[in-house]
Amino acid sequence: MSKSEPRLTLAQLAQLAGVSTSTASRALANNPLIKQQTREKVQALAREHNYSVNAAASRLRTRKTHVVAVILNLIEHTEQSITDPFLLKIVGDLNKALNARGYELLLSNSFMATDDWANYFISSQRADGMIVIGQGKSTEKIDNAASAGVPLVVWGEPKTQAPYPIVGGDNYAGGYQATDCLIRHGARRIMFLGDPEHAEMRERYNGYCQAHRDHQLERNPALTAAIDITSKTAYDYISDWIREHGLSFDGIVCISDMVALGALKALKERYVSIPGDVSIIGYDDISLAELMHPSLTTIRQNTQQAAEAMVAELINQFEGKPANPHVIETTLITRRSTPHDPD
Amino acid sequence: MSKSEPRLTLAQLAQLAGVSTSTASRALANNPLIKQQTREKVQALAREHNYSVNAAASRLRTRKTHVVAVILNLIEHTEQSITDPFLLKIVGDLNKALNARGYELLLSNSFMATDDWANYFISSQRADGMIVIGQGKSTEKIDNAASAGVPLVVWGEPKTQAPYPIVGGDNYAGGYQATDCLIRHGARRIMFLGDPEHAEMRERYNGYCQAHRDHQLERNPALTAAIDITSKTAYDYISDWIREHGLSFDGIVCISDMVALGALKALKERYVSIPGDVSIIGYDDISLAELMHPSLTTIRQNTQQAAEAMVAELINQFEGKPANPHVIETTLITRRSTPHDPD
DNA sequence: GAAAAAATTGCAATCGTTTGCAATTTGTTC
DNA sequence: GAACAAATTGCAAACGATTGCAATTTTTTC
Repeated sequence: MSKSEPRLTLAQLAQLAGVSTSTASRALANNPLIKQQTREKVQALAREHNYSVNAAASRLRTRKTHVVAVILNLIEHTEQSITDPFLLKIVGDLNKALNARGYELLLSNSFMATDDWANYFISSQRADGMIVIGQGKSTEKIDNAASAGVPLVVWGEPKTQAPYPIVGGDNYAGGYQATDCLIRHGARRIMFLGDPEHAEMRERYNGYCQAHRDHQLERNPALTAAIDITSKTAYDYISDWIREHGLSFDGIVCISDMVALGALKALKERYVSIPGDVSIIGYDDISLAELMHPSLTTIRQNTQQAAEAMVAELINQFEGKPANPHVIETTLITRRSTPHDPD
Repeated sequence: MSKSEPRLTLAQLAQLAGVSTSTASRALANNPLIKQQTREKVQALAREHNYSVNAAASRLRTRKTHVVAVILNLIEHTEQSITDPFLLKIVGDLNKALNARGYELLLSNSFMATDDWANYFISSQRADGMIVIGQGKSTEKIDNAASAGVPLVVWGEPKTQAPYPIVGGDNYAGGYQATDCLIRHGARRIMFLGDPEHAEMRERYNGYCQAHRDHQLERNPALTAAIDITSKTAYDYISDWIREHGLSFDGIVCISDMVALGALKALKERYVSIPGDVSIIGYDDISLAELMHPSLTTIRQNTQQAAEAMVAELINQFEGKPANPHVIETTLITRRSTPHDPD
């Protein structure tokens, strides 16, 4: 591999092979129109001179980029959440799922110069479609992109009515499972820590309410805390709460593991016994959930399955097939932050 | 914004403005060759019809993509580490730094189909350059790419001799600071948890050794543990160690916060008091370090500064300027997993 | 007001592929 | 071996921007 190979073009490769560029092009694509023998010859030559197709030219001609823009749709002032391991886990899984289907991942977040995603990514042929992680508090930008006809999949609350497919966990079930688990183990005053304005959280909240009804347990609205979904806010909220109202709850359903960790820290600092005095349950099952002390009971969402579903739905759109919402399975992972089942 | 705008080309936009394509092109680029008035007219028209330059065509013509490939150079069988929040934090910061300089981020990891990065990313004009996160255990792929003349920056151990600039923390100092901190607070039998085969870790290890010498403290080689850098391995290692040798150490210097968390869990499960019996210190200062109980003393590396440096060095290369290694500042963050300073 | 200089604009080639269609070669059938 | 079908290959026109150079217009100078 010499320092500066003179970067072969298709035309030169074709010349080397003694064929026309059209034949060379088709040979490389393994097009059956071309004789097997010719294909092999061209491909061998390509390998030998390590030729590779110029993506820019190819994209210009074919009007396909084989790139998908993945957008972390973070909530404005909560820049913190970019460090949420759950989101980043999804990005990792998307990367894998996309590569497996021959696509590349262009990473962005919602703090970009332009808000006109359709134009920036699609009209300009930077990408063939978009995957948006998170619905944010407003779906305006997503809606705009969708109505401009952009192939689009969103990670969010799958029950939302929208002109694009939404892939997400069964948030209602998740919220229900979490709350039910706490109630069954004796909790009676259960705090809900999250922001019901946010679509996914709202569903979890609905599940939380339903579980109360099913157990004929009265719900104290004061225990619903609409907070930003970061550890820090959770920590502050719980600290303040205890200072003002004492330990007037015996369970917490958290909107994410990160929130749970913040709450956990506040409790431990006050020597509240977990799960003795307060049980706590998270959401997402990030890798740290298991490492906490006590390890965190949580609701797992299968991100790999989610990533594959999103990619599949997006490719469906590329191919003009109908695309549908997907509900990802959600499982309760019982660990030590909730009481053990009696045997 | 109608459903399917007919996607304007530059030629059409030029026609609307009553100028030639060349003028239109230059006007959009705000080229001073063009009369101010004309520029404004074309730009206004472009906004109005939300025209945007076709990136594929532009890249083909200019031979610049304004894309940087960021490669997570994960260590083979340790796929786990893709969930390391530190790496992902860097990716987030790189995204911001790149955008700020007008570049986009194409995300990849080292588990791709091809190992020929130069060809895949650069010759094919998918990206202008690469940023590789992590030196891995072998730098073969990086070296190959570099010797093919690819503009390249690596996050790793900046003292490494290499034909490309390496940006990284001062690992020697970090390892030293961490160890020194433990020794000053009374630790005498300090375990090193990490893999000295890995360049960055080796430097930290050297710092660890030097701190011992400076304090005239004999170092027990048995306390050097070459383990995979995941929480799980750390957890298992510490558990096994205690089972076999008892609590024959009173401090642990960890190669990463994730490793520290694994170790911490193993200790807490055995009711070892921290920092009473064993002090422990991590590396990276991931956001969870603060949330642990006890909160984790650690060595912070300024990832934002790192990201900006990497991008700057890469762009230097684009412009033919010389590129240099960078050492990122490293600070000891004292929290509760190490004893307090006596007042 | 003519000549020279400066400021604007346009012509046309080019970047490197892909692909519809026509042209050529090869194989089959009677 | 002519007539036709099938299998291969090549021609040439896109795709949509950018840019060196020449052409035009405007301004300045004497």
